[in-house]
Amino acid sequence: MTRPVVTRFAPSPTGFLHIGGGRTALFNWLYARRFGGKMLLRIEDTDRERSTEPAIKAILDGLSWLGITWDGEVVYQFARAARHREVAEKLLAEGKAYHCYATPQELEEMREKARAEGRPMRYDGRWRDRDPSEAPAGVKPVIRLKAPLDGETVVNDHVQGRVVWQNKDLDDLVLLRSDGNPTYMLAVVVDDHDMDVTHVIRGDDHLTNAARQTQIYQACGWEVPEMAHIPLIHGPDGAKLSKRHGALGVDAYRALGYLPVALRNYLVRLGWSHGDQEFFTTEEMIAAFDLDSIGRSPARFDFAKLEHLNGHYMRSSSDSDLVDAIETILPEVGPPRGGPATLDAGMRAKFMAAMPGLKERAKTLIELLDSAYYLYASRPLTLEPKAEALLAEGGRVRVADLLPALEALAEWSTEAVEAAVRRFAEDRTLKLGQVAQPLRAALTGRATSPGLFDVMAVLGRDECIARLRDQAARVGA
RNA sequence: GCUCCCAUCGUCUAGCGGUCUAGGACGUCGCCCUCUCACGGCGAAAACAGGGGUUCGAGUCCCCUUGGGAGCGCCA
Repeated sequence: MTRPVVTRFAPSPTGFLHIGGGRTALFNWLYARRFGGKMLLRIEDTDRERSTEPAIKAILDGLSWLGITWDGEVVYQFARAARHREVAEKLLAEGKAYHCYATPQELEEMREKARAEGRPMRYDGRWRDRDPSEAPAGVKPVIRLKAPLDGETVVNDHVQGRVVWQNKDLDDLVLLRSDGNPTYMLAVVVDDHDMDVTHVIRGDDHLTNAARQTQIYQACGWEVPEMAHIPLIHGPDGAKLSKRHGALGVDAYRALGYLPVALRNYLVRLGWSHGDQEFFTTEEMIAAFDLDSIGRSPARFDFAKLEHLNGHYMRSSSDSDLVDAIETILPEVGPPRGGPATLDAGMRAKFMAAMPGLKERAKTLIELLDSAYYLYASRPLTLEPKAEALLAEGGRVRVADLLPALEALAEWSTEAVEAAVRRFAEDRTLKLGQVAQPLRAALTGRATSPGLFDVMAVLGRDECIARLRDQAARVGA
């Protein structure tokens, strides 16, 4: 009776996978998983002009990076053009569609006139009931759906509720172009039907299409799938997402240092909620996801919240997973920031050792990489202004003063180093911070860093002493 | 212009007629912790767009206004 759930993600390969598409894919994926169904992937490449191979690759890579998988082979819509044509011809034969010979110029005039008269811009049906014998010679016709003239078309949407259109407001859409290729409207309906799609979950920019597609389903005598039109994601300023704020490809989020698990969690809460729960494991998301809890109003993209989630997931990631994640983006993000493009065994070991302190204070992998500067920096260190200030204000003198005690240390461990520094501070009746800050500046080139003694232990005795001597040597200079 | 959708703190949202002097999260601002920065803990400021109804009772239902958004192709 009830068919197994089949959802689909159907991007057109005219660009990268943007954040809204990523969320749509996520929702489809979650819904299918929730009900033990399948999520299919269909590339809507019927626009031969704008569809590109790199875009297809970007979409597939984007989904994979996000951790979204699809079932079965990828369906390429253009390859199914013959079947779409067949359906259009069938509709034509059944009298549910007709040839229209109106030229582009005529259609343009129609729109102009309608606009001028304040009427809705729609095809006037001039070829709807004309006899085929009136067809002008040499003009290739399109096939239009003979849509109902009166009554109403209803879409019972899981998100938007019951949405009604008066059929008089809907015109006879083109099913088959004059060149014999199907339009998107026809192709979607035929493919969703043939692929046994039970639930269409997509952006609400398709809501009006849903009405027209419903008419095609009805003309074909097919069951209309369940629909869920989810609100679009807006930029931080409330306007439509543009390249300047959120409409980046998901690959951009990877380069920005976000973790897929964090992006997924952020995205799932954009438009969907489950009581007050903010954090979801993948399993929890799947178990809790449902269409009826999706909100109807558009959401704005907020990087601050994404960062918070990302920080949360970084802190709870294992050190090795984090180092792996850094290594994968390093070739792309390392060199431009003065960092390495790869980690050799020694450097990897240092990252591993420093990771507990590093991941605790970074919100993105980029921040983490930046705060790990002291690990891969070569002497003499470049001091950021705040670090320079710490050393200039008596800091170098203090470093020089402390140096002998450190050089005399028999054992170089977090504990031993800390004890030595604390003893030094006590002897001079200084607060620990008065000693620690100049030390930090000399050792890391920064005014902030992970715990100082951990830093010293990871860096090792020789490197620490050398960096401190670099600064001590500049006393009075 | 026409059709359709939407409207709770700055942002994401909870709320499905009475338990709302409206809850959580991010962000913001204090305080605590503290070698810095984060984390963490405690606390604060911060919202039902406006106006009409319906009802004993409305953030919750209806209408209007205003404000957002989407669509209106032989693009998808």
